Amino acid sequence: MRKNVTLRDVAKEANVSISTVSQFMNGRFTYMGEETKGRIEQAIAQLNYRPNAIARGLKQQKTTTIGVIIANVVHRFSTLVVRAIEDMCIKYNYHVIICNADDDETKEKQYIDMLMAKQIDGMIIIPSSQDRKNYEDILSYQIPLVFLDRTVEQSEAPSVVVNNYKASYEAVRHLIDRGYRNIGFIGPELKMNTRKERFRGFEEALRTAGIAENEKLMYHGEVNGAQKALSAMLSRQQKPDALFISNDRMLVEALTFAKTYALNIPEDLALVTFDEVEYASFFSPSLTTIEQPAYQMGEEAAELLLKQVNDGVPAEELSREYVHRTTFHVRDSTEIKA
Amino acid sequence: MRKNVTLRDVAKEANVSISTVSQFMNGRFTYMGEETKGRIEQAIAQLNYRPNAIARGLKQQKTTTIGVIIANVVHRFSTLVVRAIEDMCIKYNYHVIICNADDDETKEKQYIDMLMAKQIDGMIIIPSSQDRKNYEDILSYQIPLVFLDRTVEQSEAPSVVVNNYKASYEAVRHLIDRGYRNIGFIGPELKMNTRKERFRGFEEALRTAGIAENEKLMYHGEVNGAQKALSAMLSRQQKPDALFISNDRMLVEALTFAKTYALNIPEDLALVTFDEVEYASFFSPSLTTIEQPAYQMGEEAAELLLKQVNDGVPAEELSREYVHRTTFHVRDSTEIKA
DNA sequence: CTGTTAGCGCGTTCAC
DNA sequence: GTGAACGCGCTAACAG
Repeated sequence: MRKNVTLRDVAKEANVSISTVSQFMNGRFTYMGEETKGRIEQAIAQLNYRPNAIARGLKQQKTTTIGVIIANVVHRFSTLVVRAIEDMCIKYNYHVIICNADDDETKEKQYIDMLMAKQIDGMIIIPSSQDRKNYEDILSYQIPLVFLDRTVEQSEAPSVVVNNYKASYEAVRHLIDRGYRNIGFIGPELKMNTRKERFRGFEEALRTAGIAENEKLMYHGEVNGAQKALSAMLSRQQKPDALFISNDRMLVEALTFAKTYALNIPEDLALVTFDEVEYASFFSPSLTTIEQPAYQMGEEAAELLLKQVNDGVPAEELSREYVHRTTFHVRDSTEIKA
Repeated sequence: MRKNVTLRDVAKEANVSISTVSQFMNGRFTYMGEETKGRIEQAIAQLNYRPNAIARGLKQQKTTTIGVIIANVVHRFSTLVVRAIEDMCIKYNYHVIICNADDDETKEKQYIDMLMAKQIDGMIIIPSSQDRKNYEDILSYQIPLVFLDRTVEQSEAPSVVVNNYKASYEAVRHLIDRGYRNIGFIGPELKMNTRKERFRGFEEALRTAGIAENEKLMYHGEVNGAQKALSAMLSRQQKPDALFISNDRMLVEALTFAKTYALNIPEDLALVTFDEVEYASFFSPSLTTIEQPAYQMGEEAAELLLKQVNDGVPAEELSREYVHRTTFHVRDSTEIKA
């Protein structure tokens, strides 16, 4: 059983021609004799023939494989998105190659090159870069592309994103409505648009409410530094009564704070966060979560891509119509208990 | 830029022959003229030529891609394993296609067929089945294969596993040494070897200590049912003072118990579990974790596979030498605080 | 040192 | 209804 059995072998075994077997494999029975059909079936079973997807792909210029590059696997968001994409692709008999760029533009570009070399039929990318240039090759080669979670300036590819500005604004507004005034901010450096928008929403909510920003209650930086920053904030005279934490890694750091210092987050400290973290509500009696519909976003992205790849819908049509700003939902931990 | 630029186009542009360009691409400059080399380089740059990995794979019977089928993504263990495999493969310039079988033999088989059709160079599988037959095709086609986490009876493929029996035994022994006597068991149905071994270790530890098994304190079933089972155990007259929970999904269910009933796991209830769960130690003052070196296991599996795929080491050599029963580590939550 | 040729496994006209 | 022949893009002898 060592040698690969090919179409030719089947043809020989069944005493028909290669192309007849090919027809058979592709369900073109139109003019095929019942008897030959039977012979082919038997030959295939006997030889345990398996079509070679590589060879077929070479000929058809199609691999029924799409590539997915995510910025960072450690985010729960990415995990959910990936599962959604996989689930969707399975239905359409597509394969998925997943790559993790670790928020590194260079690594991302390497993956893009590899995926293109592998002739994938399309890509879904959670971009690690704001710069159009990393994605230019994909577009110039007319490879279907969908961006997810983050947008890229001046790119004609459709993207599935959440309205970060609005979400942040409303969540902070929600805090303010409930009487909180000293609201701190903890998040990563403001490199991505997403992050900027989240911060902008935060700021705008404060401004609208006539609350002055307090530089001392803000941290933009590495995940590692979040604990120290939080610790510093909490030891200040005018310490925060609420905290806006802009992603789940930061939230975990904040929660681990309690672990490290063997004390809990102050009872009365309200937390607002994007991305749900399991058990987080145990650590803060008042936790407000901005729920991003990660799974749905993944599904939409996959749909958008498959429409191009599978149904041949041109990207332009989609970009106009489908540039989603998916809805989110602000939810209190009290709702969970209820 | 629409049409794919091929080797032929480059050759034409550089005024050389196709094979010369091929040589160039593969770094065989041995006898190549400086001048032609320059011309080729320029042509490649100008045309933005990208080699077609599919075509190359067809010829070389090699795709530099391996397939990974995991039983279930929701386990933290799988996540870590996948990352390890990816990290390792990147170093050797291999690609990874990841599939999630959802503990379903049929789905697993489908993935196996798809991966074989895609001519992957090797596979790493966390088996969803104990039965050899799902993997027979892979072996008969001489495709390199490594099993991970679970073994498959009578399969000649090397496997990387932990000694579940020993780990369970020692962990329960540990509980007994600390004075616990009414030790309950919560785990999935005893279908896989792994699960049986974990339960066997549990039983043996009790037996050795002369403690009678109590059927009422045992649950083998769906994850969904774990809460009800736990609830029942805890409301019994002779309720458990310790609990052995055999995987992380079950543990999460048990912890969520507290959430649902708005009360904590009893203060004095000791927990033992495989697989670490973030924050779990917050819920049980006494948590003993059997740490499986997931990342290392993934690395080892990848190494084992790449030795076959990349270095051509025959599987027999590996099966003798490398069938690992990797070490684990029993760790108390008290150690963490220390 | 470079060009010619023959496949890798499959799909597709176009005659028979 | 069926088969011969060509090509997808690339590599690997073998000539020259």
